[in-house]
Amino acid sequence: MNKQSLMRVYHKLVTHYGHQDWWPADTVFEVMLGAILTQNTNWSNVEKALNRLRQAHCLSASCIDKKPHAQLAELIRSSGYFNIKAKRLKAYCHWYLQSGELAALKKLTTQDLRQQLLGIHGVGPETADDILLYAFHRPVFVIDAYTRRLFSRLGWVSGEEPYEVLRLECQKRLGNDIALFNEYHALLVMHGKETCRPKPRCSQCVLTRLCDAAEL
DNA sequence: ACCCAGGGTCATA
DNA sequence: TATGACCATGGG
Repeated sequence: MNKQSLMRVYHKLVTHYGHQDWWPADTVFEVMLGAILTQNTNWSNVEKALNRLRQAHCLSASCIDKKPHAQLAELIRSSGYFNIKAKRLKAYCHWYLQSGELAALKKLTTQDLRQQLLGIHGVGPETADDILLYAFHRPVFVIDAYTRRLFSRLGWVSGEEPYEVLRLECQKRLGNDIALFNEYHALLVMHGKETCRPKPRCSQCVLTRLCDAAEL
């Protein structure tokens, strides 16, 4: 993995999929909820859950914090793991409120904010980085299953590296380019969604076509 | 009917 | 520290 290859793949993806301009949400707070709801779950299922929260006028931290567990779980049912995610949303909102919400959180350094996020029950490295990048616009490169899969299929990494190793390797090579990180992760998700199931490397998939074209 | 999805936590060894 | 079990809906 080097900067040239990273950028070459990036340009191939942009050319193919166009600019993504993530995260798909109306507000910063919805980005945060979506980051938790989408854990190991299809985005379309998350949208349904967000819409139900909207209908219930419960897209605020205070409402989620107060809402009884069973009711909250029912509202987010479609996102899967609804009991666990109801607890996670509550934990997040509780932290969010007692931290002073956006105004106070914005003042924290990226490192401090990251540590705080990781301290919330149910927020792991990827969820934290989604929130950091797409809600707080901080320069962190998000690593997800698609990223591991693509980069390992390209022969850049084994795919077994710890999260932090991959994240820092990417950041070291790409600098602190927030707009690039935003686009790159979004494109990797678009690409991963469309093609390339975990087991086989399908011959028709976009990756193969891109790689062949890019001589990777 | 099977496979998987924009993960994370917890219990074991 | 390193695996494995578990969580659960909805689309392909």
